[in-house]
Amino acid sequence: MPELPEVETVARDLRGLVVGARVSGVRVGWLRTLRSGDVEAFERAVVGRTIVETSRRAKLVVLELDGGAGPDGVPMPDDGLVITIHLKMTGQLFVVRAGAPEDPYIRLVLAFEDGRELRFRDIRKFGRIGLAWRDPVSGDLRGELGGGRTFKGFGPEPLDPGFTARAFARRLRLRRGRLKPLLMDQSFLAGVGNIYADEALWAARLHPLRSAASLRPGQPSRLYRELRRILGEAVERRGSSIDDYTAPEGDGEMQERLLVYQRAGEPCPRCSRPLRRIVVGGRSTHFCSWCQRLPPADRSGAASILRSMEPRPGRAAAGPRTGPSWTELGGATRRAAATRRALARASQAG
DNA sequence: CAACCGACCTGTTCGC
DNA sequence: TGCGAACAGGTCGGTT
Repeated sequence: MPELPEVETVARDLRGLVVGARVSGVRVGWLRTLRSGDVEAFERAVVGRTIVETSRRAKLVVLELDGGAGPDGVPMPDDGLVITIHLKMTGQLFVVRAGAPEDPYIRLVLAFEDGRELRFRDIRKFGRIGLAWRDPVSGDLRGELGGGRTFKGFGPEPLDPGFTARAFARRLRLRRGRLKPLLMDQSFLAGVGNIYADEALWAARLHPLRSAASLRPGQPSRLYRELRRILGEAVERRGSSIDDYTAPEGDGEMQERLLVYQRAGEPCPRCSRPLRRIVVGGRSTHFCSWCQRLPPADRSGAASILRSMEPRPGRAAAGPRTGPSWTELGGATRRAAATRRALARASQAG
Protein backbone atom coordinates (compact mmCIF):
# COMPACT_ATOMS: atom_id res chain seq x y z
CA MET A 1 0.00 0.00 0.00
CA PRO A 2 2.67 2.55 0.81
CA GLU A 3 3.43 4.76 -2.17
CA LEU A 4 5.49 7.90 -2.47
CA PRO A 5 3.59 10.01 0.12
CA GLU A 6 3.43 7.21 2.67
CA VAL A 7 7.10 6.27 2.29
CA GLU A 8 8.09 9.93 2.42
CA THR A 9 6.17 10.27 5.68
CA VAL A 10 7.87 7.23 7.18
CA ALA A 11 11.31 8.52 6.15
CA ARG A 12 10.61 11.95 7.66
CA ASP A 13 9.23 10.49 10.90
CA LEU A 14 12.27 8.27 11.25
CA ARG A 15 14.63 11.19 10.85
CA GLY A 16 13.90 12.53 14.31
CA LEU A 17 14.02 9.06 15.81
CA VAL A 18 17.10 7.36 14.39
CA VAL A 19 19.50 10.02 13.13
CA GLY A 20 22.48 9.85 15.46
CA ALA A 21 21.72 6.30 16.57
CA ARG A 22 24.60 3.83 16.35
CA VAL A 23 23.81 0.27 15.27
CA SER A 24 24.92 -2.29 17.82
CA GLY A 25 23.27 -5.42 16.50
CA VAL A 26 20.93 -7.05 14.02
CA ARG A 27 18.19 -9.60 14.61
CA VAL A 28 16.52 -11.33 11.72
CA GLY A 29 13.17 -13.04 12.20
CA TRP A 30 12.51 -13.91 8.56
CA LEU A 31 15.59 -14.54 6.46
CA ARG A 32 14.11 -13.52 3.14
CA THR A 33 13.43 -10.05 4.51
CA LEU A 34 17.14 -9.49 3.88
CA ARG A 35 17.63 -8.96 0.17
CA SER A 36 20.98 -10.72 0.24
CA GLY A 37 19.90 -13.47 2.62
CA ASP A 38 23.32 -13.16 4.30
CA VAL A 39 22.84 -12.11 7.91
CA GLU A 40 26.55 -12.17 8.81
CA ALA A 41 27.53 -9.96 5.89
CA PHE A 42 24.74 -7.53 6.74
CA GLU A 43 25.86 -7.43 10.38
CA ARG A 44 29.50 -6.88 9.46
CA ALA A 45 28.50 -4.03 7.20
CA VAL A 46 26.24 -2.09 9.56
CA VAL A 47 27.22 -2.78 13.17
CA GLY A 48 29.24 0.11 14.56
CA ARG A 49 27.90 2.56 12.02
CA THR A 50 25.74 5.55 12.85
CA ILE A 51 22.65 6.61 10.93
CA VAL A 52 23.35 10.14 9.71
CA GLU A 53 20.22 10.82 7.65
CA THR A 54 17.00 9.26 6.43
CA SER A 55 15.50 9.79 3.01
CA ARG A 56 13.33 8.26 0.33
CA ARG A 57 13.98 7.16 -3.24
CA ALA A 58 10.99 5.84 -5.19
CA LYS A 59 9.24 3.64 -2.60
CA LEU A 60 12.41 2.88 -0.67
CA VAL A 61 13.12 4.18 2.79
CA VAL A 62 16.85 4.95 2.89
CA LEU A 63 18.97 5.01 6.05
CA GLU A 64 22.27 6.74 5.33
CA LEU A 65 25.25 5.50 7.35
CA ASP A 66 28.57 7.00 8.30
CA GLY A 67 31.81 5.09 7.83
CA GLY A 68 31.85 3.62 11.32
CA ALA A 69 35.12 3.05 13.16
CA GLY A 70 38.14 0.95 12.32
CA PRO A 71 39.71 -1.66 14.63
CA ASP A 72 41.65 1.03 16.52
CA GLY A 73 38.62 3.23 16.96
CA VAL A 74 39.65 5.65 14.25
CA PRO A 75 36.66 6.88 12.24
CA MET A 76 36.50 5.35 8.79
CA PRO A 77 35.76 7.48 5.75
CA ASP A 78 32.17 7.72 4.59
CA ASP A 79 31.73 5.18 1.84
CA GLY A 80 28.15 6.07 0.97
CA LEU A 81 26.69 2.86 2.38
CA VAL A 82 22.93 2.96 2.94
CA ILE A 83 20.30 0.59 4.25
CA THR A 84 17.30 0.33 1.95
CA ILE A 85 13.87 -0.69 3.22
CA HIS A 86 10.98 -1.54 0.92
CA LEU A 87 7.73 -1.77 2.86
CA LYS A 88 5.86 -3.39 -0.03
CA MET A 89 2.25 -3.84 1.07
CA THR A 90 2.26 -4.39 4.80
CA GLY A 91 5.66 -3.24 6.07
CA GLN A 92 5.79 -0.97 9.11
CA LEU A 93 8.65 0.61 11.06
CA PHE A 94 8.65 1.34 14.79
CA VAL A 95 11.29 2.65 17.17
CA VAL A 96 10.90 1.24 20.67
CA ARG A 97 13.05 0.49 23.65
CA ALA A 98 14.72 -2.92 23.59
CA GLY A 99 12.66 -5.42 25.51
CA ALA A 100 9.33 -3.90 24.60
CA PRO A 101 6.81 -6.65 23.86
CA GLU A 102 6.66 -7.72 20.25
CA ASP A 103 4.22 -9.70 18.13
CA PRO A 104 5.12 -12.53 15.73
CA TYR A 105 5.30 -10.25 12.69
CA ILE A 106 8.64 -8.59 13.50
CA ARG A 107 10.90 -9.62 10.61
CA LEU A 108 14.07 -7.65 11.30
CA VAL A 109 15.41 -5.54 14.14
CA LEU A 110 18.26 -3.04 14.20
CA ALA A 111 19.44 -2.60 17.78
CA PHE A 112 20.98 0.72 18.77
CA GLU A 113 23.62 1.44 21.38
CA ASP A 114 21.26 3.75 23.25
CA GLY A 115 18.99 0.84 24.16
CA ARG A 116 16.35 1.40 21.53
CA GLU A 117 15.47 -0.69 18.46
CA LEU A 118 14.19 -0.05 14.98
CA ARG A 119 11.69 -2.82 14.30
CA PHE A 120 10.48 -3.85 10.88
CA ARG A 121 7.04 -5.42 11.15
CA ASP A 122 5.57 -7.02 8.06
CA ILE A 123 2.59 -9.36 8.10
CA ARG A 124 2.95 -10.61 4.55
CA LYS A 125 6.73 -10.92 4.41
CA PHE A 126 6.95 -9.11 1.07
CA GLY A 127 9.09 -6.29 2.43
CA ARG A 128 12.83 -6.30 1.78
CA ILE A 129 15.80 -4.74 3.50
CA GLY A 130 19.12 -4.42 1.77
CA LEU A 131 22.38 -2.55 1.45
CA ALA A 132 23.23 -0.18 -1.36
CA TRP A 133 25.58 2.65 -2.14
CA ARG A 134 24.98 6.28 -2.78
CA ASP A 135 26.85 7.28 -5.90
CA PRO A 136 28.94 10.33 -4.94
CA VAL A 137 28.54 11.80 -8.42
CA SER A 138 24.90 11.22 -9.35
CA GLY A 139 23.72 11.01 -5.75
CA ASP A 140 21.49 8.11 -6.74
CA LEU A 141 21.37 4.60 -5.29
CA ARG A 142 23.70 2.02 -6.72
CA GLY A 143 24.00 -1.70 -6.55
CA GLU A 144 23.43 -4.12 -3.78
CA LEU A 145 25.93 -5.54 -1.33
CA GLY A 146 25.95 -9.24 -0.64
CA GLY A 147 24.99 -10.77 -3.94
CA GLY A 148 21.52 -9.38 -4.19
CA ARG A 149 20.10 -8.06 -7.41
CA THR A 150 20.92 -4.53 -8.37
CA PHE A 151 18.14 -1.98 -8.46
CA LYS A 152 16.77 -1.40 -11.87
CA GLY A 153 17.12 2.25 -12.71
CA PHE A 154 14.48 4.39 -11.07
CA GLY A 155 12.77 7.08 -13.07
CA PRO A 156 12.66 10.70 -11.95
CA GLU A 157 11.04 11.78 -8.68
CA PRO A 158 7.70 13.41 -9.57
CA LEU A 159 8.08 16.05 -6.86
CA ASP A 160 11.69 16.90 -7.64
CA PRO A 161 11.80 20.63 -8.44
CA GLY A 162 14.03 19.81 -11.40
CA PHE A 163 11.37 17.51 -12.88
CA THR A 164 9.48 19.81 -15.22
CA ALA A 165 6.32 19.42 -17.28
CA ARG A 166 8.54 19.49 -20.32
CA ALA A 167 10.69 16.65 -19.00
CA PHE A 168 7.55 14.63 -18.24
CA ALA A 169 6.16 15.20 -21.73
CA ARG A 170 9.48 14.25 -23.29
CA ARG A 171 9.57 11.02 -21.29
CA LEU A 172 5.97 10.26 -22.22
CA ARG A 173 6.78 10.59 -25.89
CA LEU A 174 9.29 7.76 -25.64
CA ARG A 175 6.64 5.29 -24.48
CA ARG A 176 3.75 3.61 -26.17
CA GLY A 177 1.99 1.70 -23.40
CA ARG A 178 -1.20 2.44 -21.50
CA LEU A 179 -1.17 5.32 -19.07
CA LYS A 180 -2.01 3.43 -15.88
CA PRO A 181 0.74 0.79 -16.04
CA LEU A 182 3.11 3.46 -17.29
CA LEU A 183 2.56 5.72 -14.29
CA MET A 184 3.19 2.76 -12.01
CA ASP A 185 6.35 1.71 -13.84
CA GLN A 186 9.10 2.71 -11.41
CA SER A 187 11.62 3.09 -14.20
CA PHE A 188 9.32 5.57 -15.91
CA LEU A 189 8.39 7.55 -12.81
CA ALA A 190 9.44 6.78 -9.24
CA GLY A 191 7.03 6.32 -6.38
CA VAL A 192 3.58 6.21 -7.98
CA GLY A 193 1.42 3.21 -7.11
CA ASN A 194 -2.14 2.09 -7.60
CA ILE A 195 -3.92 4.69 -5.49
CA TYR A 196 -2.30 7.86 -6.78
CA ALA A 197 -2.22 6.64 -10.38
CA ASP A 198 -6.02 6.30 -10.30
CA GLU A 199 -6.49 9.65 -8.58
CA ALA A 200 -4.18 11.51 -10.96
CA LEU A 201 -5.75 10.00 -14.09
CA TRP A 202 -9.23 10.90 -12.89
CA ALA A 203 -8.17 14.46 -12.03
CA ALA A 204 -6.53 14.84 -15.44
CA ARG A 205 -9.58 13.28 -17.13
CA LEU A 206 -7.51 10.63 -18.84
CA HIS A 207 -8.65 7.03 -19.26
CA PRO A 208 -6.34 4.49 -17.57
CA LEU A 209 -6.24 2.39 -20.76
CA ARG A 210 -5.40 5.37 -22.92
CA SER A 211 -2.12 4.89 -24.75
CA ALA A 212 0.63 7.39 -24.01
CA ALA A 213 1.09 7.86 -27.75
CA SER A 214 -2.49 9.09 -28.18
CA LEU A 215 -2.23 12.10 -25.88
CA ARG A 216 -3.18 15.41 -27.41
CA PRO A 217 -1.45 18.74 -26.81
CA GLY A 218 -2.01 19.98 -23.29
CA GLN A 219 -2.86 16.57 -21.85
CA PRO A 220 0.63 15.59 -20.70
CA SER A 221 1.02 18.85 -18.81
CA ARG A 222 -2.41 18.40 -17.24
CA LEU A 223 -1.46 14.94 -16.05
CA TYR A 224 1.84 16.30 -14.76
CA ARG A 225 0.10 19.08 -12.88
CA GLU A 226 -2.56 16.88 -11.29
CA LEU A 227 -0.07 14.18 -10.36
CA ARG A 228 2.18 16.67 -8.60
CA ARG A 229 -0.73 18.40 -6.91
CA ILE A 230 -2.14 15.15 -5.54
CA LEU A 231 1.20 13.72 -4.45
CA GLY A 232 2.10 17.03 -2.83
CA GLU A 233 -1.14 17.21 -0.91
CA ALA A 234 -0.78 13.57 0.12
CA VAL A 235 2.69 14.23 1.54
CA GLU A 236 1.29 17.21 3.48
CA ARG A 237 -1.44 14.97 4.88
CA ARG A 238 1.02 12.22 5.81
CA GLY A 239 -0.30 9.77 3.24
CA SER A 240 -3.41 7.63 3.07
CA SER A 241 -4.14 5.33 5.99
CA ILE A 242 -5.57 2.29 4.24
CA ASP A 243 -5.18 -1.32 5.34
CA ASP A 244 -1.88 -1.77 7.14
CA TYR A 245 -0.18 1.52 6.47
CA THR A 246 0.93 3.47 9.47
CA ALA A 247 3.92 5.77 10.06
CA PRO A 248 6.12 5.82 13.17
CA GLU A 249 4.49 9.05 14.35
CA GLY A 250 0.91 8.29 13.44
CA ASP A 251 -1.58 7.74 10.64
CA GLY A 252 -2.12 10.01 7.67
CA GLU A 253 -5.43 11.45 6.58
CA MET A 254 -5.17 11.61 2.79
CA GLN A 255 -7.62 8.71 2.48
CA GLU A 256 -10.38 11.23 3.22
CA ARG A 257 -9.41 13.17 0.10
CA LEU A 258 -9.26 10.28 -2.33
CA LEU A 259 -12.01 10.76 -4.86
CA VAL A 260 -12.07 7.55 -6.90
CA TYR A 261 -9.89 4.90 -5.27
CA GLN A 262 -12.09 2.07 -3.95
CA ARG A 263 -15.22 4.04 -4.79
CA ALA A 264 -16.67 1.96 -7.62
CA GLY A 265 -20.43 2.39 -7.74
CA GLU A 266 -20.38 5.75 -5.97
CA PRO A 267 -21.19 8.86 -7.99
CA CYS A 268 -18.31 10.54 -9.77
CA PRO A 269 -17.56 13.77 -7.85
CA ARG A 270 -17.51 15.62 -11.16
CA CYS A 271 -20.44 14.26 -13.18
CA SER A 272 -22.33 12.06 -10.68
CA ARG A 273 -22.32 9.04 -12.96
CA PRO A 274 -21.23 5.84 -11.17
CA LEU A 275 -17.51 5.26 -10.91
CA ARG A 276 -16.26 2.03 -12.46
CA ARG A 277 -13.77 -0.63 -11.52
CA ILE A 278 -11.73 -2.61 -14.03
CA VAL A 279 -8.60 -4.71 -13.74
CA VAL A 280 -5.53 -3.38 -15.51
CA GLY A 281 -2.28 -5.26 -15.26
CA GLY A 282 -3.80 -7.35 -12.49
CA ARG A 283 -4.66 -4.34 -10.33
CA SER A 284 -7.94 -2.72 -9.42
CA THR A 285 -8.44 0.44 -11.41
CA HIS A 286 -11.06 3.03 -10.56
CA PHE A 287 -12.28 5.67 -12.98
CA CYS A 288 -15.24 7.48 -14.50
CA SER A 289 -16.10 6.26 -17.97
CA TRP A 290 -17.85 9.55 -18.73
CA CYS A 291 -15.14 11.97 -17.61
CA GLN A 292 -12.30 9.77 -18.77
CA ARG A 293 -13.03 8.93 -22.39
CA LEU A 294 -11.20 6.34 -24.42
CA PRO A 295 -10.49 7.46 -27.99
CA PRO A 296 -11.63 5.02 -30.71
CA ALA A 297 -8.03 4.10 -31.51
CA ASP A 298 -7.51 2.69 -28.02
CA ARG A 299 -10.83 0.88 -27.82
CA SER A 300 -10.13 -2.36 -29.68
CA GLY A 301 -7.35 -3.51 -27.39
CA ALA A 302 -9.31 -2.49 -24.32
CA ALA A 303 -12.58 -4.20 -25.26
CA SER A 304 -12.13 -7.37 -23.22
CA ILE A 305 -11.12 -5.43 -20.13
CA LEU A 306 -14.01 -3.03 -20.38
CA ARG A 307 -16.52 -5.83 -20.90
CA SER A 308 -15.81 -7.09 -17.39
CA MET A 309 -16.57 -3.68 -15.95
CA GLU A 310 -18.67 -3.31 -12.85
CA PRO A 311 -20.94 -2.49 -11.25
CA ARG A 312 -23.52 -4.08 -13.47
CA PRO A 313 -27.17 -3.34 -12.79
CA GLY A 314 -29.27 -6.35 -11.90
CA ARG A 315 -26.48 -8.84 -11.47
CA ALA A 316 -27.62 -9.81 -7.99
CA ALA A 317 -29.92 -12.62 -9.14
CA ALA A 318 -27.47 -14.80 -11.02
CA GLY A 319 -24.19 -14.96 -12.82
CA PRO A 320 -20.61 -15.17 -11.67
CA ARG A 321 -19.29 -12.86 -9.06
CA THR A 322 -17.26 -10.20 -10.80
CA GLY A 323 -15.77 -8.57 -7.77
CA PRO A 324 -16.49 -7.21 -4.35
CA SER A 325 -19.07 -4.53 -3.83
CA TRP A 326 -16.84 -1.68 -2.76
CA THR A 327 -19.73 0.63 -2.19
CA GLU A 328 -21.07 -1.42 0.64
CA LEU A 329 -17.79 -2.60 2.08
CA GLY A 330 -15.63 0.47 1.99
CA GLY A 331 -16.61 1.80 5.37
CA ALA A 332 -16.38 -1.49 7.17
CA THR A 333 -13.05 -2.29 5.56
CA ARG A 334 -11.59 1.00 6.61
CA ARG A 335 -12.83 0.64 10.15
CA ALA A 336 -11.26 -2.80 10.40
CA ALA A 337 -8.03 -1.40 9.02
CA ALA A 338 -7.97 1.37 11.59
CA THR A 339 -8.48 -1.18 14.33
CA ARG A 340 -5.65 -3.31 12.98
CA ARG A 341 -3.31 -0.35 12.90
CA ALA A 342 -4.25 0.61 16.43
CA LEU A 343 -3.48 -2.91 17.61
CA ALA A 344 -0.18 -2.90 15.77
CA ARG A 345 0.81 0.37 17.40
CA ALA A 346 -0.23 -0.84 20.83
CA SER A 347 1.82 -4.00 20.42
CA GLN A 348 4.87 -1.89 19.67
CA ALA A 349 4.36 0.85 22.16
CA GLY A 350 6.12 -0.94 24.99
C1' DC B 1 9.09 -2.76 -26.03
C1' DA B 2 4.57 -4.20 -24.23
C1' DA B 3 1.36 -7.18 -22.01
C1' DC B 4 0.39 -10.77 -19.10
C1' DC B 5 1.07 -14.46 -15.56
C1' DG B 6 2.65 -16.68 -11.51
C1' DA B 7 5.22 -16.31 -7.40
C1' DC B 8 5.91 -14.28 -3.13
C1' DC B 9 2.71 -14.06 1.67
C1' DT B 10 -1.09 -13.57 5.23
C1' DG B 11 -5.41 -11.79 6.91
C1' DT B 12 -10.02 -10.63 5.80
C1' DT B 13 -14.18 -11.13 3.56
C1' DC B 14 -17.28 -13.36 0.65
C1' DG B 15 -20.36 -17.04 -1.24
C1' DC B 16 -22.23 -21.25 -0.29
C1' DT C 1 -21.10 -22.01 11.68
C1' DG C 2 -17.58 -23.53 8.91
C1' DC C 3 -14.85 -23.87 4.65
C1' DG C 4 -12.53 -22.68 0.78
C1' DA C 5 -12.01 -19.21 -2.83
C1' DA C 6 -11.19 -14.57 -3.93
C1' DC C 7 -8.89 -10.56 -2.98
C1' DA C 8 -5.57 -6.93 -1.52
C1' DG C 9 -1.07 -5.12 -4.40
C1' DG C 10 4.59 -3.99 -5.33
C1' DT C 11 8.00 -6.16 -7.80
C1' DC C 12 10.51 -9.65 -10.21
C1' DG C 13 11.26 -13.19 -13.52
C1' DG C 14 9.60 -15.60 -17.29
C1' DT C 15 6.80 -16.12 -21.52
C1' DT C 16 4.27 -14.68 -25.46
